[in-house]
Amino acid sequence: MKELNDEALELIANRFRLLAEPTRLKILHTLGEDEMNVSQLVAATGAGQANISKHLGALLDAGIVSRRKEGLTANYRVADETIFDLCEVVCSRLKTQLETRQNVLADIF
Amino acid sequence: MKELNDEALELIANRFRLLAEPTRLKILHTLGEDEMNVSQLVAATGAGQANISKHLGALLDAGIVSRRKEGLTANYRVADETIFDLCEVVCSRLKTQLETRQNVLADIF
DNA sequence: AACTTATATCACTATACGGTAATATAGCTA
DNA sequence: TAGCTATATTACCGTATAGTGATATAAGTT
Repeated sequence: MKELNDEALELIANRFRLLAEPTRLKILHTLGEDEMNVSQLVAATGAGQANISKHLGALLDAGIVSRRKEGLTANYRVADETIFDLCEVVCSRLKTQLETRQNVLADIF
Repeated sequence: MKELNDEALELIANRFRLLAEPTRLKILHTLGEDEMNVSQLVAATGAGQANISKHLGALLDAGIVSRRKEGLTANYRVADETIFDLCEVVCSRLKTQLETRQNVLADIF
């Protein structure tokens, strides 16, 4: 592992921060492999329109989603598939962690 | 990919949030494979003692580090190696992203 | 042109959280 | 016991940001 200067740490932290909000995760998970417009995402997530637009803007700036304008609608799609890898790693880790705790209790009672 | 309820999203977001701060990333990167006590981490990172203690407490609660008390010192170690996998994925993604932008400029000038 | 629809942006509030100084606590030492 | 050292905790401040209502902008429709 190489040295990490403060600027690099900042970049990495920023990337993780984008995934550190339930609403943004919900957007990404709702998008999945498909393309969806803002209204569809608003309907699917139950969040406010301004809220979804703001989050999409942040994800777009980071290159995590792409945007395709078509008439009145703005269509978004996940552009960085590694996001799903990250979520997968976190998910399975959380699962094993919870299983371990469960077993700890099971051994006692 | 399964459905994700709001509670699960919260758990995943919380995990990412722990990695969304440069100081915590610095702690984890400084620890690496070794065991270090708080004073060593304070010296190595240049952060304040209270600050390091607080961050270590958060990482400990999440099970990302483990703690071994020995006399006066508290010795920490990374307990969840998947953290490094996550950082690796983010790092290489950022790298390719920057390379792509660099090439875009190179094609123009 | 007037109107409607879809999205983005602005202004604002509330909350969460990182950093820090001061203090508490626990274990070692003389 | 008194004092010293390492760490944890508390209280506080400042900042960042999620959410929201109102508004702006842009594109389609009549």
